[in-house]
Amino acid sequence: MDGNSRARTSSDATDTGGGGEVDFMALLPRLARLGTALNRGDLVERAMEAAGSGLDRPALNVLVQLRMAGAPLRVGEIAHRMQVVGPHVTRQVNELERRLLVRRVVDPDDQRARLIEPTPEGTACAERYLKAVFGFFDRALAGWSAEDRRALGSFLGRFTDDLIAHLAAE
Amino acid sequence: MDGNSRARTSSDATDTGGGGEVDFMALLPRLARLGTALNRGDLVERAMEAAGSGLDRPALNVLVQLRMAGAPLRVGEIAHRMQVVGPHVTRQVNELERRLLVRRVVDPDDQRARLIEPTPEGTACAERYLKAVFGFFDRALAGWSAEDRRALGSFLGRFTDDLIAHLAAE
DNA sequence: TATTGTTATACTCTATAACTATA
DNA sequence: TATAGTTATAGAGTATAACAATA
Repeated sequence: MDGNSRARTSSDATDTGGGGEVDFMALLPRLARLGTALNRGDLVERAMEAAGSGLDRPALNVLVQLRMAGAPLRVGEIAHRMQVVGPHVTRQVNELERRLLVRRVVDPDDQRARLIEPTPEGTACAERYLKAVFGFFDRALAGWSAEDRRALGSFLGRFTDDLIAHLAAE
Repeated sequence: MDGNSRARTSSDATDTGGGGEVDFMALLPRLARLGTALNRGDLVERAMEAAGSGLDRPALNVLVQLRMAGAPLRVGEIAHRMQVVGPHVTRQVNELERRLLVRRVVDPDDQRARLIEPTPEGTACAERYLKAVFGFFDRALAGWSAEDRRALGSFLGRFTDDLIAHLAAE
């Protein structure tokens, strides 16, 4: 507690209509909080320290995308996965290349494109970051039974997939 | 489909260790995507159009916080709920006050503090926004059974609460 | 003529520092 | 002297526009 006047965790106000079986009104602020933690919050901050490279968030994110892909990626593909535009990625790659954390290789299939390939240190850096994030999730769910963890993974996966599919469709 | 070379939904690369019963490696990008959709993505963009006030995101967010609280809030309390610092909120409130969407009222309990109180149009604006967001969630989960919806709400609430508690604790 | 990537520039969101007024 | 809020300034993150090279 921080001494501030904050108590009401779920919906303080009357309903706005909408949700029936799921109390979105109560869920929305928590999802927002989660999103913030994952994008610019405490969690990411500490994981970046664990990565220990002095990189800023977007540059580190590029390394993480490459590590999760497990293979060199094009600039456009990285941009797509990060949900940003191309020029943004180009600048991060410039910085990463300067620090010898990635290399640019001309795509043999298409001379216009470049494949971004992490160096061993680039990969190691992403792994330190991911280890810190996963470690956090593991500790946060320490009190959960194995079955509940499985169910969470299943529901959460289905939920995000449906949401993402619907975003693309609507 | 957008014709791009994107197929692998779950982890492309070998495991980094960590998670046992939950595949965090597969979940992380989806949570990131969800967080982006909720913070600066397509979903929020369309909901802002629905609100139809010409406000930018942070200003609209202030109105949403007030609507969800269902009562006037102090500047500091709004900042806390939005996970931002005070001066940021002050500027949004300046803009909202100029547009007659909120009023500043001196807190009777403490002459230093101001209570931010939405006008009827300010409240209506937040409600149009929330209705659009909730409507989207409802449609995205149209294929879910009532029981699965309940389970989702339960797991998701518990998950975010544990994560947030752990963030505060660690 | 369409596509991949780069460079240069501008905009949005949020933080820090310095200050005012009340407690 | 501590706290609530404001003003002014600075920084991080991302987008748009104009361009080059290849397809």
